[in-house]
Amino acid sequence: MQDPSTEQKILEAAISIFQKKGMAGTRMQEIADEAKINKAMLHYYFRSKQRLFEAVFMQAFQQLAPHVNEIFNADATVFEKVESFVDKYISFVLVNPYIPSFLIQEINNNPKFAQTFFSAHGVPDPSQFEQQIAEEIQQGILKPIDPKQFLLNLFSLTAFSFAANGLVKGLLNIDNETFMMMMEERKKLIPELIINSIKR
Amino acid sequence: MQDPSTEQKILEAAISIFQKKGMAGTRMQEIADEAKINKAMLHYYFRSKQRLFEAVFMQAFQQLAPHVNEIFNADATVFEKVESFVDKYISFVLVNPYIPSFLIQEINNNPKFAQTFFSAHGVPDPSQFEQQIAEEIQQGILKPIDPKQFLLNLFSLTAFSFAANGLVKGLLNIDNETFMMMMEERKKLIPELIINSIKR
DNA sequence: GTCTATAGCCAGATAGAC
DNA sequence: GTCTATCTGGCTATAGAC
Repeated sequence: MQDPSTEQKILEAAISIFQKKGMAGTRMQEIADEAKINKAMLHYYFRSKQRLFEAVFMQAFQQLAPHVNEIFNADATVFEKVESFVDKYISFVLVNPYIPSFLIQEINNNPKFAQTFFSAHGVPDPSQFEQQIAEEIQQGILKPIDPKQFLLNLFSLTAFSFAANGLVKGLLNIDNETFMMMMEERKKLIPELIINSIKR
Repeated sequence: MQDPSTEQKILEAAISIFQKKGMAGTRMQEIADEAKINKAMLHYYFRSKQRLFEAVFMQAFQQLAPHVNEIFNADATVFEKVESFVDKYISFVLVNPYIPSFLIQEINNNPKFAQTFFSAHGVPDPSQFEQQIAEEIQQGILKPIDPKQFLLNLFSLTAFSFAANGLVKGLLNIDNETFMMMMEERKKLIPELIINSIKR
């Protein structure tokens, strides 16, 4: 394995710091220290804090969005998609634990930036999946439910534990090991709960 | 109604700004402008940004925690507590929409502060409720489930929509009015979903 | 490409007049 | 209690030597 380029080292350090502390809480010096690189280099490669942040945001977004779309638009039943989504999402965020809270926080804190970003790069779009849910209800496969409420249940059950990681651990009084074990269990529990609620 | 005291005006402005932008994203000047008060007054009454932040954090926390404890430790069945919690929580955050994301964000970004704060003021403690769930399972009223997973489902379904407000609206492609209507519906949907999953 | 030094700005905090 | 003026430090960003 070759030594990573300076640009790579910077980006990786920036990902690590920005994802933990957010745009407003991050100092350029801290990224430089993490990358073991002179602070001036950050500006040489990325021009400004804003641009470096955007590279980080993009990277986080690109790792999630395409997979979500892929699952939702696959040729599979609603049940299969639920199982696939929960399994893939939890597996991914267990090794990238800061991405959900990072994305959620920055979208909340900077709606204007998010708006612009999503206009340019597209949001994960579950509308086709919503359509499919409506159809399976029509066909009598599923009990009637608002497809948007259905999706919201799915996202909530899957993502909240990571979005509110600190609070969850505090409330349930569990350490990180227990947390990770519970998340592994949830790969089964969540699809069971969801499917059980709409199965005819 | 009497004119609010200067201290009150500052605190209210601080709540408004801190809850939207977080500790790191907030400027003292912005709070002063919002309160229509000189910036020096903030320091006169609250000494430092950190202390003002702590007053805001405390205020948000105090509005939620005691009610949660009250519900969980009441003399009622598990089903009743679920219904009561969902209804009260959603009603409250619909008029205080920034509190969940604010608390979650600050706990994530500043675990050390959160640790200290909770050591001093206590976390909402659902352990007695967990106990009760275990007992009702024992008695054959409920299907077997890990009480912590049960609570996590309840919190996830109830809080995620508010914690990830911006993302949820973007993903589901809904405006604020639709969002609020969906939340009203969820007061019924969530207890149904939860109770249905554990009812014998 | 990489470094040092520093410009330029802005934020939190305080002194001191009223 | 309230204001103006200002200190002090820290931050982003850049100039310029190597």
